[in-house]
Order: sequence, then structure tokens, then C-alpha cells
Amino acid sequence: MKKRANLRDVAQRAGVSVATVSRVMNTPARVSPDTRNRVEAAMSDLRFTPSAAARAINTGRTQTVAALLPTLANSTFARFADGLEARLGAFGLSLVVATTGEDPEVELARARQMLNIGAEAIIVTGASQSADFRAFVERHMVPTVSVSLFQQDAWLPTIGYDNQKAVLLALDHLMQLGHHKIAVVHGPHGHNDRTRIRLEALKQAEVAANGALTFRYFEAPFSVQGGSEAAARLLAQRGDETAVLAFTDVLAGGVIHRLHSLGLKVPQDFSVVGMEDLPSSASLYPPLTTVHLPVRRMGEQAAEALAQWLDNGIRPDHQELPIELAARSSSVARQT
Amino acid sequence: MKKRANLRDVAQRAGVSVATVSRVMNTPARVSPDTRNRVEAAMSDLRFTPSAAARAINTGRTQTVAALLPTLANSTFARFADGLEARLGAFGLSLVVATTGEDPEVELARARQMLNIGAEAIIVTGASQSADFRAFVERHMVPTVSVSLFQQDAWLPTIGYDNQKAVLLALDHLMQLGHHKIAVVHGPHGHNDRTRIRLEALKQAEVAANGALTFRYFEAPFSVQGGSEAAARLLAQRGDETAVLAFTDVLAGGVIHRLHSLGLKVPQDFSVVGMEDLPSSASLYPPLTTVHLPVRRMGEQAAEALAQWLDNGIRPDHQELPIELAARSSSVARQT
DNA sequence: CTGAAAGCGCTAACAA
DNA sequence: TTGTTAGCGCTTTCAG
Repeated sequence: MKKRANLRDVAQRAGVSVATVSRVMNTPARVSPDTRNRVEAAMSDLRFTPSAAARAINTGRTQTVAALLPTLANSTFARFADGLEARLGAFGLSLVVATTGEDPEVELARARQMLNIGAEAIIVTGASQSADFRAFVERHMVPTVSVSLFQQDAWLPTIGYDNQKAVLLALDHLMQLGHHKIAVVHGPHGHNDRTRIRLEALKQAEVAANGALTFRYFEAPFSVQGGSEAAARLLAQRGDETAVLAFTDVLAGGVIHRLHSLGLKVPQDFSVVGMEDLPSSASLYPPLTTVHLPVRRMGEQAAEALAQWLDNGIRPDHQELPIELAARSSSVARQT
Repeated sequence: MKKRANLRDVAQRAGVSVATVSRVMNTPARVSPDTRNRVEAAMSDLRFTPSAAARAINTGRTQTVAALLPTLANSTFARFADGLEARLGAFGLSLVVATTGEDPEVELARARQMLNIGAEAIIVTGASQSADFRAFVERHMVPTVSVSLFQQDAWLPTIGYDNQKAVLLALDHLMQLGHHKIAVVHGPHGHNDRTRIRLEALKQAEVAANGALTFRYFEAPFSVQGGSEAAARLLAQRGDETAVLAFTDVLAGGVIHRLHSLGLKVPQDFSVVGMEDLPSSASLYPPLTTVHLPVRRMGEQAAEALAQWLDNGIRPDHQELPIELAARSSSVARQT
């Protein structure tokens, strides 16, 4: 068994120097067509595959960027990754993804792994990483940006939307429709600062409304199933809520599903509003009113920010992405 | 500005040799606790970050695997990637993803890029890559597997489900319910062999039924919008179809949505069956009857197959994943 | 347990 | 246009 051919083997077979072979790969214009052909022939004869590692050690670049995401099994993160990857590709960069399950320890371990394989930059979700994670990033001075939120005072450059605005957009919509007793369905917030920010915004609004607004909170796993269970709990101990505000469309979908199967109607019995705007949300039954979050665009902007950072060494600014309410049929004026 | 510290710098500062520093990183047990501490101190003093490239050039491994997917903005591929990534991680491997948009030229270009950054293995979708792609893989002898179908005579090891069985599962279900005039909604099949296989299976069934079964085919883009347009065309020139068989749940969702908005009822006016079983399909209205395809599991198995291939050099066998019909409420017996 | 030294495969001056 | 050569940063024998 013979090992992989290297530059020397190719050079020898083509009767040229290694430098020439290298030039054929990198600056073919500077090699005479004649020798170039000989070299290329030798390459394919020997099934030559250049070593990425050897190249990287010389150029100092791996052309690789890492994204640390809670999961890919969620349309929002997947579409983000899709936009990110597409745009990175335009800069000649490749995307390596690692999922963390929103576990800070895993997140740190994955970040380590990403540097071990040569990632030049990192993208993380949210801005509330562990102190260890922060120390890690600072120690290795690896360009890192945070996505899914926009927060001027975050420790990393953030590229995302204002989660407070987002939830208030949904809330205002419901209030304008006359709803003031609202069930809030949200995911676990232990390690999720987007959820925390949204909850906080709601609590402030409740206080500011001075009694004119009341919420009942239901925490559930981030899944259709979770939303469904939350709705079950809501009805098991039914209050006088007339609307449901879910922090994600997936949860909203679960809520609606359970409401239907318990014989209730949306929006007649409950107005339901989500957040995210999944591609499928417009074709739910009824079409879901939700806050549109431009996640694909977020991926593209993150790609550009990172590509430039790697290029010119200048840390990017925070970037806020516009959000808007997508009013559809799952919400109507309160029945009086 | 001083450049990144390397092994020599660390060795010098700790008063040891580079070999010792290397051991601290790779086989810490073989270094006395005392010197180990000195070395670690030196490392953090100098903010030492080992060079992945240098390591890779010596070990000959990059611990990186590439997946070439049509897109990530589709729950099925995203969940596949999620399972793949999670399982690869267990083997210490990282996943780099590249999207191809189902364009063979892009696919080849991306494969090149993946080798350029050092991917040790490649995962592709389907088994009908271009001749150039095939030549590329063979020339570089990079371990490559194909997913989303199971096909014994494919040029690559395939890990997936039998698409013929899958579509027949859906068809049999409809036939058992008494439907024999069926609208088939499918995506473009130019570069998609899974779609071609399914169409072929249907055509054979039609012939075999000898007149007792008729299909009308509607091609549409792989999106909710596409499904919706297909339904519009179906109704614009309405035949006597009583059921719709869609090749993906996304298309089925679009069909149902349009049917509803045109005042028709599912399943009363049309039974609708999909294929995929997205997490959201069970909470559509009505819950969608569909063929369950275990895509996450497929990702896990692909990861294992590749990890072993890289480990022992033995090309894996084809692997068939089980599929089953998920009968829900969108399909009922034909109204007579 | 530790060190010296020989590469790994390639790029990039610098020469010719 | 082409060749020579000195590394890049690390791992890994082989000695001690």
C-alpha cells in the first residue's frame, strides 16, 4: 500500500520543482502552459490531493467559521444557518455547526472543539454565556459574534432583533383588540436570555398598566407538545383569559392544536399570537398572527460581519434587524 | 503587536522542551504534575492557542466531515443534519455543512471546497450526482456516502429509505380507502432522484392497475406556496379526483391551505396524504396522514457509518431505514 | 519523566 | 519562467 502523493511526488514525476507545482495550484498564470500541463497530468496520475492542513499552516487561514446553535431541529435556527452558510460561501468561508442543546457546559466544550479543528471565528446564540465561555473567547482572542438579539451593552457584538420590542409588538396588538387578560406561554429561561428579556418586558408592562393588564404564565418545553400541554393547563384551571401570547410559533401551534381538540375555537374563544413567523405559520388553521423575525437575513448579516472582521481585523458594530407584526386570522377583537 | 505564541514560546517560558509541552496537551499523564503546572501556567500567560493545522499535518486527521445538502431551510434536511451532527460529535468529529440548491455544478464546487478545508469524508443527498462529481470522489478517494434513499446498486453506499415503498405506502392507503382517481403533487425532478423514483413507482402502479387507477400530475416548487399553486391548478381544471398524494408534507400543507381558502373541506372533499412526517404535520388542520421518514435517525446512522469508515477503512454497507404510514385525519374513505 | 531532532506537506522569499 | 531553500507549529521516535 502506497501512501497519498504529495507535492514532491508530483514534482518529481513532472520533472519540475515543488515550487512550480505549488504555483500550478495557486497562481497558474505564472506557469508556462507547457509545464502546467505536465504538472496537471502528474497530479491526476498520482491522484494528488493537496493537504489542507499544510496549506493552512503556511497561509495561517483555514477559511472556516463555526456556529454554536441550540439545535438545528428547529426551523428558526435552521433557516438562520441556511442564510449564514449561503453568505459565508460567497466569501469563500465554510460553516461548521455544533449544537449545544442550550447547555452552557456543552457550549464551552463545543467552542473548544471548534478551535481545535481550526475555526477562525465563532457565532453564538444569545449573549449570556458562562463566565468560562467568556474567558475562553477572550483568552484565545477568537472573533465571536452573538445572534438572536440586539443588545448594545452585550459583551459581544450582537446581530439580531430587539426582543423587548418584539414581545411588546405582540402585546400591543392584543391590547388594541381589547384583550387584557392574557395567558403567556414561554419556554424555559434558565439559559435563554431572549426568553428572559421577553418575560421582563411583559412584567414591566403589567406594572405600568397598573392593574389594567394581567398575565398568567405557562412555562413549557419548546415544542408543539409543550404548547399543547400549556394549553391543557390553561384550560384545566380556567381563568378569564381571552388571549394567548406564545413566545414562539411552535408553541402557538401546539396551543391552537390543543384548543381545537378540546372543542374550543380560535380566534373566537381565544385569540392566539405567536412570535417567529415560520414559513408554515401562514398556513396553520387559522393562519397565525405573529411577530416576524428575519432570521435568514440575520444569518446573512452575521456572515458579512464575520467575513469583514476576519478580513480587516475590525470588530463589527451591533446590528439591529427590523421586525414587524404579521397580523393574520388567529387574533380578533375581544368578544364583549 | 506580537504574534500568536507557539509551542516554542511556551516551552521557553516554562523552562522545558517543546516535546514536554506537546505532552502536556496530548498525554498529560506522562508529565510530572510539577512541570505540568509550570507548562500550563506558561500557556495561559502567553494565551497559547494550539494550531489546528500544525496538529492536523502531523496526525493526518482533521476530525471534520462535510455534508452537502440541497438546503437547510427545510425541516427534513435540518433534522437530518441535527441527528448527524449530534452523533458525529460523539465520535469527536465536527460537521461542516454546504448547501447546493440541488445544482450539480454547485455540488461539485462545494465538494472541492470541502476537501480544500480538509474534510475527511462527505455526505451527499441522493445518488445521481454528475459524472464529474463521481470522478472527483474517485480521484480523491474520499469516503462518501449517500443519504435519503436506499438503493443497492448505487455507486455510493446509501443510507436511507426505499422511496418506492414509501410512495406505495401512501398510495395503498388511499386505495384501501376507495380512492382511485388521484392528484399527485410533486417537486421538480430534474436533479432529484428521490422524486424520480417515486414518480416511476406510481407510473408502474398505474399500468399494473390496468385502468382501475388514474393519476393527474402537478409539478410545483418544494414549498407551501408551490403546493398551494398546485391545488389551484387542480381546481381550475377540475377532474374527478377524490384524493391528493403529495410527495412532501410541505406541499401537502400548501394544498390543504388552498383547498380551504377555496371553500373546500379536507378530508370531505379531498383526502390528502403527504410524505415526510414533519413535527408540525400532526398539528395541521386536519392532522395530516403521511408516510413517516426517520430522517433524524438517518443522520445518526450516517454519522456512525462514516465514523467507522474513517476508523477502519472499510466501506460501509447500504442501510435501509424502516418507514411507516402515519394515518391521521386528512384522509377518509371515498364518499360514495 | 524529559529532551533532541527529524520530519509532516506546503508556501513564499529569493535567486537564477 | 523556474528552482532552492527556509521555515510554518506541532508530533513523535529515540535517547538519556
